[in-house]
Order: sequence, then C-alpha cells, then structure tokens
Amino acid sequence: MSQKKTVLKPTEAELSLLNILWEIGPATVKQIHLAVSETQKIGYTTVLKILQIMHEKSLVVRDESNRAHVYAPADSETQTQSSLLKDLIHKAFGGSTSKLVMRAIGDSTSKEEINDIRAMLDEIEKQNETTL
Amino acid sequence: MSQKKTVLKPTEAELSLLNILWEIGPATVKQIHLAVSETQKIGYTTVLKILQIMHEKSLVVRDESNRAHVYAPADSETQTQSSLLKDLIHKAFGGSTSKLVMRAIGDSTSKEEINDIRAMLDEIEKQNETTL
DNA sequence: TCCAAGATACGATTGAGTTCGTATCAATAC
DNA sequence: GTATTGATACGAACTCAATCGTATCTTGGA
Repeated sequence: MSQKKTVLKPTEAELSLLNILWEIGPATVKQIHLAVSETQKIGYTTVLKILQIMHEKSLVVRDESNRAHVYAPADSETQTQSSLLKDLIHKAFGGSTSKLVMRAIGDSTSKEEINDIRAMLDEIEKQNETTL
Repeated sequence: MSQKKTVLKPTEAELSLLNILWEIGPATVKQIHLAVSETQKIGYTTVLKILQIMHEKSLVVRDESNRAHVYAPADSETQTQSSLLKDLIHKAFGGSTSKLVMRAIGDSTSKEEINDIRAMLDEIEKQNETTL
C-alpha cells in the first residue's frame, strides 16, 4: 500500500483543462477559461470549480500568492499519457502493450505516421544495443 | 449526422463483462456471473442489470428464445478496441496516433514486444506497396 | 393443478462528475 | 472610507454509473 495513488486518472473535463495547461503553461482561471472557450461553451465558474476539485485531488498545484490563483499541472503530460495508456491496456487489451500498438497501427492509414513509428523503433533498438 | 452513434463507449463495468463475452462467447447471465466472479466480487442481479442496460444501449444483443436469455457482444473486440483507442488519441494525444504509439513503445521495456511491432510494421508496408 | 426453483424486471440508494447561480471576499480608485 | 470591480468559495441541481434487495414471472415436475 503506497501513499501515492500512482497519479490518479483525470476525468474527461479535467483532462481538457490539463491539455490547456500543458500547452500554455501555468495560468489563471481567466486565462484557462478563455483558452478552453475557443473549443467548448463552458461557464467561468464551471472551470473554476473543476480546477478547485483538481486541486483537492492534487491533479494541479496552485500559487495563491496573488489574488488570481495560478494553476499548473501536478504531473507532466507524458506521465499522464502513460497512466491513461496503462489503464486502457489493462482494461481493453488484456494487459498487452503490443496488442494496443498493433491495433493503433492497424487503424492508422497515414504512411508518415508509420515512418515516424519505425524511426522510433530504430531509436529504441540502438539504445538497447549500447546498453548490452 | 448519422443514425449510428459510431459504437458508443462502454463504461468500466460494461467493458469487464464484454471482455468475458469475447472470451467465452454468447452466454447466459449465470455463466457470465460465474466467470466474472473469478476476479471480482459482484452480485448476480448487478450483472443482470448491467447486461440489461447494455442491451438498451445496444452494446449487446440477446436471444430471448429460451427462459435464460443469451447475451452476445454487439460489436467485435477489435471494433471496440479501435473505438476506445480513437477516443484516447483524441482526448489525450492531440489526435496523433503516432504520439500514442510512441508513448506506448517508450513505456514498454520488452524486446519481444518491440519485435512484434516491427513485424507488424513490415506487414503494413508490404501491404501498401502492393496496393500502389 | 399447483408449487418450488430459477430466471428476469423493477426500483431505490449511493456516489461521482458536471454545471452554474449566488454569496462572499478583497483590492483599487474615487 | 466607501463603492465598484473582479476574484474565489459555496452549495444546489441534474445526470449517469454501479450496486443490490425485492417483486414478479415462468415452467417443469409432483
């Protein structure tokens, strides 16, 4: 039993705010509301409330030294992505990462994306050889 | 606006029942409850209720010709996986499949899995060449 | 026929997530 | 100092997911 709940899973609404924070960096409610309003219709106090809840859950940290609090993600985008991936792999792919990857690749039609992935694979293998 | 809601996203509890149905094939509530009970403590009527809700949502089909209804998944495991992946890619990876794949690969330490993936990539590329 | 067993259907409860209106608080400008 | 502005805090409403207890229905056999 560890005290850290590994990085708990953000909800849908929370994730959409985190995406903004990762993009624009630490921000006030006003700034976040402005940014999120470009793609969704949502009230100011709704954004505020969600951020307060995220703060309780430690999904964000906040700087209260100024009147308008400044919020920042508690975890990096990468950490959160990994956490969400792990969850999905467990829930829908029988725990197999390669199954998930193969399904994702199979669904993807873009040749560019496939090249990107292959390059990544080369990187990893090179890494492994030097480590041996 | 299409009439098909693309294959709507199953909830956590629903997904765990779907996993069982994909594994053992069409089954009665009794069988499903038995199977799911091996890994979770859950009441019979809870399983029944979830199945009924899934039926309303058209996540499963059911054969009512016998007294004990027989449930089967409405969508294949592959379709559902693709749907869940698409959702995650959209919500947490800025719509980029390759970002998701790279994150998944980056997190995976197994050399075998990497080889599996590379083989899959080769398959896809071969496929593409013959299609040109 | 009628009842017991085994199945489904129904309804209530609890908790979480999302939304927003209103209240309150603080700082600034007059 | 007080009113206005702009921020946070609070709390209520609504929806949906999950759980299960109880009621109801059906059917095969005594």
